[in-house]
This record gives sequence, structure tokens and C-alpha cells, in this order.
Amino acid sequence: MEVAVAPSLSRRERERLARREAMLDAALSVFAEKGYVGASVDEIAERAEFGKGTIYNYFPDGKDELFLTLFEERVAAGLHRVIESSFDGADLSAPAAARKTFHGFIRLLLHYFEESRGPLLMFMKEGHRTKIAVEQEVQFARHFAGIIDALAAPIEQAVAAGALRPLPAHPVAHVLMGNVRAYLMAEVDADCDSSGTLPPTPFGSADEAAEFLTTVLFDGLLSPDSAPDA
Amino acid sequence: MEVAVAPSLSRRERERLARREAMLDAALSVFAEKGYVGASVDEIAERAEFGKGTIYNYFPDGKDELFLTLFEERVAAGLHRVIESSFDGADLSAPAAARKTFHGFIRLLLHYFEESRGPLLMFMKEGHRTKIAVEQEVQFARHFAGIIDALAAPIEQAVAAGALRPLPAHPVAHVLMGNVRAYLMAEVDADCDSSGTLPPTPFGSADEAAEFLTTVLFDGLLSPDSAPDA
DNA sequence: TCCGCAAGTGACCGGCCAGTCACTTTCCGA
DNA sequence: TCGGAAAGTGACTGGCCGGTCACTTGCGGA
Repeated sequence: MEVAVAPSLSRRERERLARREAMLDAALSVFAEKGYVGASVDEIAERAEFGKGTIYNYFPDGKDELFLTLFEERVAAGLHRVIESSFDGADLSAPAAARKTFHGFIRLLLHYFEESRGPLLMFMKEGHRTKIAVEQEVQFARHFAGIIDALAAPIEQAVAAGALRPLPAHPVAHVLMGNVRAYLMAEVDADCDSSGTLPPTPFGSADEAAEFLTTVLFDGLLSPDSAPDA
Repeated sequence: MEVAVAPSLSRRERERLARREAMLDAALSVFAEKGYVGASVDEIAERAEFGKGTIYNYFPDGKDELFLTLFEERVAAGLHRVIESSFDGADLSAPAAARKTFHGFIRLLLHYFEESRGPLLMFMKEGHRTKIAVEQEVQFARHFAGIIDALAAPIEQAVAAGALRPLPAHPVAHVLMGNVRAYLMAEVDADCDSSGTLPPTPFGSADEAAEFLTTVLFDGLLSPDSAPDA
């Protein structure tokens, strides 16, 4: 994961940054593979090719801090980027335009998921983990809330413009993310299934899934020939 | 959790059954409180008022077996009951009737969740846990698939009758469950929030939430005055 | 070249817990 | 009432892992 670094940093600082990133990379791969509990700091250190103690030089609070940092710097930040780039200056004034904008968002989101499968899944599975310090639980909740908020803003806007039904924006945002989560989870089950094929693949490609989710969410499940709601 | 027991069982067998249930009750309360990893067999034994060894008499595979059994006998079975009672002989021939039937299902489901909050949440959080024997992971996946299948049947039927859009039933079932899950998760976050109030309560009561989810899913998010999809 | 310090290291410690098994208690039929 | 089998028990073991800290390494300035 290459990140543009301000050239003002000294070589020492740059190297420190790079080592930090390497540790996060290693932590991410171990977490993604074994989950939070299954991951051991020893293995993270080994995979990063550092001594265990060095990890604690960079992340004094150890495992918890690695986990939270990964969520903040990689996952939450990535989601915010997707939201921002999808809705920045987008047209939400009319139903058709809103549909198109949100369709684009869902597509982008699914593609983002595809390329960051491991980390995303891990946090989908473990983001609401029990047995975590209450203080940290609140941190996670805050991040989730931030993502929901960011997504609620354009929804609110579209509702205000009359493009969407007059529904409360936050619940809608929850539902939107919930659907995407459902897609991801279904993919996981299908994956794990590769050994003993039990259920058929539920969704198609990311693009097809985006189409599908957009239809369900925006057009609704009912046949269009039905009378509008009572 | 009282269960009607066939009177043909001897007292010994009945007592054994009762003890088994007591152990499952205790396990459920501990799992719900601390999650799978945080729960210890010692604590389950203590709460059930049995020695630890006795637990292993009843559940030779220990913690894993308790967890899986709880999921099978309590959660999955409960969900199947909800699905069955909602759709058995229900009218799915026309859009309005289908909407009403599914609305009833969602309502029932949310009420069921309300009364079995702990166990359900626990499995929502931990059902896809990593770091579990592959063999067991498959078992869980199978149960989830079974629930999805059971739900896909009436959807299929409604689609065939022309009441719903011609969408594939399994993905729709996934989405439906995903939405309900989103509702649950949001409730959890709001709960945990009671200490440091960060986000506002997202959904209202169970009935209101059922209304909301039904509207979103069946009528769609777009304003009704929009032209039907291209 | 050499010195001192920042950085890196991994053996070790303490706590935790799943699962075992030799022992005790309870039950029931003779 | 008694004896043996079935059921129950919890101290114990082995393994794991997060976090520590005394030691080593190597870098950069003098």
C-alpha cells in the first residue's frame, strides 16, 4: 500500500513511517486470515519481519491499537473516500438522477469491496465483536456512525429535493449499508463453500449485484403494475 | 424455556433432558453476555450449577458443541417457525396481498428479535466468526442457507404469481435478512451508546421499523411520481 | 575511528482456559 | 439394606498468548 509521503520528512521519519505501514500490512493480513482473536502479535511481528518488541515501540497498546488503527486508517478512510467521490457535486434533484447517482455509489462500493476483500470482511465480521474494552467499542461505534452520517447527508439531500420518498435518512443509510453487507456475507458463504458445494452462488458479478441492489432498494420489490401504496 | 416433552420418556430421561436444557440456558446467557470467545466453560458450568466435567458428559465436544447446538435448537429453529407461520397458506398472488404478507413476516421477525434479543444478537455478531473449525463453519453456513432457502420459497412463489418483480429469489432473501440484520445492528449501537450518547436512535419501535423496512423494500426509495425504471 | 544513544529484539512471565480423569455422590434394583 | 453402576465433580495439565525488559545492534556525529 503505497502512500504519497510529504517530502518534508527526514529519511529517518520516512523510514519510520514505512516500517509502521509494513506492520499494519502484516497485521491486516493476519487479522484478515485469522480474525481478531485468532491473530497473535507474535505472528504479526514475524510476518512483518520485526521482533515482537518493535511492534510495541510503534503501537504501545499492542493488538488493540493495531486493530483500531487499521480500521481507522484503511477501512473507514476508504469508505469515506468512496462516499465522497460518489456524491461530491452529484445531481440528486430528480428521482432518475438520484437513482443513477446511488447506483454509481453502490457499484463503486462493491468494486472497492472486491479489491479490499480481506480487510473489509474482517471488519464486517468482527467490527461488532463482543469482548472488547468498552472504550474501544465506543470508538468503533463512532466510526460506524461517522460512515452512516456521511451517507445520510446525500440521502437527506435527495429526500429534500423530492427525489426520494420522505423517509428518515439515517435508517435509510443503515439499510443501504446493511444490503451491501448482506451481499458481502453471501459472497463469503459461497466462498467458504468451495470445498463442499452446498448453496449456489447468490449474486452475480459486482456490477450485476449493484444493478440488483439498486433495483431492490430504489424501485422496490413489488411489481410496477401494482397500485401505489395506500 | 419450557418445551413440551413426550410423556413416554422415563423420569430419568426427562431429568436428563431438563439438565441438558439448563446447561443450554446457561451457555446461552454466557455467550450472549460475553460472546463466544469471552465465554468460558467454567462460567457456563457455574451458572448452570453443575461441575465442569458434567458439561462434558452432556456435550462431549465442549464449547463448540454448545454453541452449535444453541444455534440449531434455538435460533435456527425459531427463525424457521417464524417463516413457517408467516407464509403457511398465505396469499401471495397479488402485489398488495404479498406486501401485506411480507409486512406481517417482518413484524413477526422483529418482535421475535425483541424477545430473543441476546441470543439473536450473539449469532448475528458471531455466526460468521473466523477461527472456527472449517467443519463447523460449514455447519453454520448450512443452517444459514437453510433459512435463506425457506425464505426464498415464498418469494419465488410471489414472483411466479407476478406479485413481485421478476428478480432471483435467493438474492432477494439475502437482502431481506440483511435489512433486518441492519436494523438489529443499529439497535445494538444505540444500546451500547447509552453510556456516551453519540448517535441518535435510528429506528423507532419494532412496529415502526417493520413499517419502514416494508416500505423501503417493497415500495422502493424513489418518489412514487417517478417514471418506472427504464 | 570510536562512542553513545536510539532502535530493535526475543526469552520470559503471568494469567487464562479447554479439556481430562481419578475420585465422590447418587440412584436403583436385588 | 446393600452393592455396583451411572452420574457428577473440580483440581490439574498443557498450551497459548499478550505484554515486558534487559540486552544487542547499528547508525551518525565528533
